[in-house]
Amino acid sequence: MTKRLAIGDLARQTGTKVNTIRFYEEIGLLPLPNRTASGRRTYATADVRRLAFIRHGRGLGFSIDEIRSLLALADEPERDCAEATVIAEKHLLDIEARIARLETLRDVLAKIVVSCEGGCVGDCQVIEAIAGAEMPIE
Amino acid sequence: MTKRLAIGDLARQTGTKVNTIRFYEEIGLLPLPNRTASGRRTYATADVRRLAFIRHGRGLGFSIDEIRSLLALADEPERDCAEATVIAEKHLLDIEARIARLETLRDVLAKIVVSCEGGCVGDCQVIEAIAGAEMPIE
DNA sequence: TGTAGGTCCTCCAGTAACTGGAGGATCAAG
DNA sequence: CTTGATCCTCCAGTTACTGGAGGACCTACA
Repeated sequence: MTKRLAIGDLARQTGTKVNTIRFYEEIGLLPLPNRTASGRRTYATADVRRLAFIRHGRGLGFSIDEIRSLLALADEPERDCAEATVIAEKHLLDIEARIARLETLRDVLAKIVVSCEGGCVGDCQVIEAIAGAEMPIE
Repeated sequence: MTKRLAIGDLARQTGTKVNTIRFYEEIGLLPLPNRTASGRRTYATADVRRLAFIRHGRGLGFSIDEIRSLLALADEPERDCAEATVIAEKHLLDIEARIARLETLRDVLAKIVVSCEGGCVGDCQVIEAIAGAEMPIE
């Protein structure tokens, strides 16, 4: 019998909140764990690895759905890994697009901020600039 | 009597969905509009400007709460605009932090993607890299 | 043996910022 | 008079959790 972990231990080892672990279980990212006689969840080291994978994936900005796909792939090591690469590449493009958009925003905002030299709101450039901003929404 | 707009007109003029306008009304960003005898909302040009301000602010990434503050300021033109500048500056810092974080993610992901030269999932570098990724979560 | 504090359980509500749809009333044009 | 567009209200769903209530249980220590 290897040592089994309580949910709090798993939480500590992976830097996850207890509630979040239960949430991952509920949505099927983590398998239903064994329970003690009194109903407490117990975990094995495989669960630590799986949860660490999930958390790292989330840290890298993958959505739950993307992680679900990645986990499904990882669960069948004999499959071709092209799908995993596709997911990662798509995500990379996504991040690059977000960076580009944020850089545009930053430039607009930077101009807005420096253009205001104080005074009263009536002629505040910040307010004016936001009112008139031509930013592509979305 | 100036011409009053229906909610659909306001939506079209500002590029907003009808439901979103009702939502802004509900949370108090837009004032309660006049109604026709049959209960339909009618708007004036001041509402077009206010909603345009909201949408531009959202397009620039301001939160609803930030926009609420900005609107409160804009509603009292005699107040000092320092507060508006503070909000914009804080937001600018925020965006810069997000850009920096996304750039880190991009670099990690880019490495992950190129490191995989195909094969089966068992030795897929994408999966491995995510499993072992040391990214500061949040 | 008692008790105090920590951990666990389930269930539920809330967050941000909308979006979409059901079911029904009303309006404008032909 | 009918047809199709538009409007109304109300409600559920989205994403990815987070926090709390109310109650059970577990462990350590005196």
